[in-house]
Amino acid sequence: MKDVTEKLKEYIRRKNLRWTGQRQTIVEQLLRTRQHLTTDELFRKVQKQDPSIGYATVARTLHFLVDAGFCDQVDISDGSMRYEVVWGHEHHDHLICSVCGKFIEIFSPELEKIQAKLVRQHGFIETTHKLQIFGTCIDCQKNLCRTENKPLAK
Amino acid sequence: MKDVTEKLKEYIRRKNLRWTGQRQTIVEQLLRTRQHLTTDELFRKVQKQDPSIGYATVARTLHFLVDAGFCDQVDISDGSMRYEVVWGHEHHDHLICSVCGKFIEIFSPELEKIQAKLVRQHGFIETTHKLQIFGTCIDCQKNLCRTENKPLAK
DNA sequence: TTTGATAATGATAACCGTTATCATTATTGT
DNA sequence: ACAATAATGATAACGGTTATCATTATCAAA
Repeated sequence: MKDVTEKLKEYIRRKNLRWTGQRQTIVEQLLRTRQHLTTDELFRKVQKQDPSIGYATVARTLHFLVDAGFCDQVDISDGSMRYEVVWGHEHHDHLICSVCGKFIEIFSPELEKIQAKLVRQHGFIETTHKLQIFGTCIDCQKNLCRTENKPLAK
Repeated sequence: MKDVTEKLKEYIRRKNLRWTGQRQTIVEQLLRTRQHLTTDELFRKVQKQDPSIGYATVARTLHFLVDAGFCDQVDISDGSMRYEVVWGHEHHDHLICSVCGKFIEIFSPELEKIQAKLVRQHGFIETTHKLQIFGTCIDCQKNLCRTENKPLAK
């Protein structure tokens, strides 16, 4: 946490931006909460800590955090963008449950290697990739699912 | 083409829906054109063949075609959904050029096998998956790119 | 062929997540 | 403390998608 703030302040100095209490609050809430929040979900949590912070500030701060490399934007085509913290986390792909909306993070060096090979074969220069596998998670198959995530649209 | 129409009519009979001239026109334009069209792009092409067809009909027909399994919805987070014909095409993933917007279709049985293994390991039941690799295509690296696709936003 | 039930259409309003605007406030280097 | 200007909050605007609704067209059954 301390390092996170420090690293962000460093980025801010480099870019001639400014560190504010709002940004502090928003980052705290992001770190305190489950991943893959929408702007609106984060806004509600931020409001509980400081009701004076507006929606636009949360949205802008998320953009700022993506630019800084602190967050990733995840689009699972459910109507709005989601954000997850990447600092301190390995790269990973997602299993996404269409019943409960849960994200399961997966990583396979094997997979990454084959992807890299395909990219090379096409003379492509990769910047990012995303692999999303949709289906039903093991808990939902057994009707044991307890997540509070909203199910995905449709 | 003849089979496509027949297969769609079969689906329509099963579901107690109705085959219309508009649907015929829209399917013709979809088959006649490069893949990965947005609703608006398809609407413009349809209008040239029959200016009386409305935007809503194109949008609804695309949903219908997705439900029928004729089309896939592709979301590359550029602001609007795109649609590609799947009947008569193998499953594939995408290399997407961030400079010219070009889609390169890739398929690797090796990759699919590893994905299936990961899914199995998590007790997940997969319905679909999408792998998108973003970067710069070989033509754009050489400034030789001639595609007319709009570059992606941002 | 005619008919009746109802699916489909076209025009457009509504919706919703995101972004832009703008006057005001707060931060930061000097 | 000051000046330059980045950031904020409220809200309007934007753009893609979906809903509404009166009208038309389809198609199975008579």
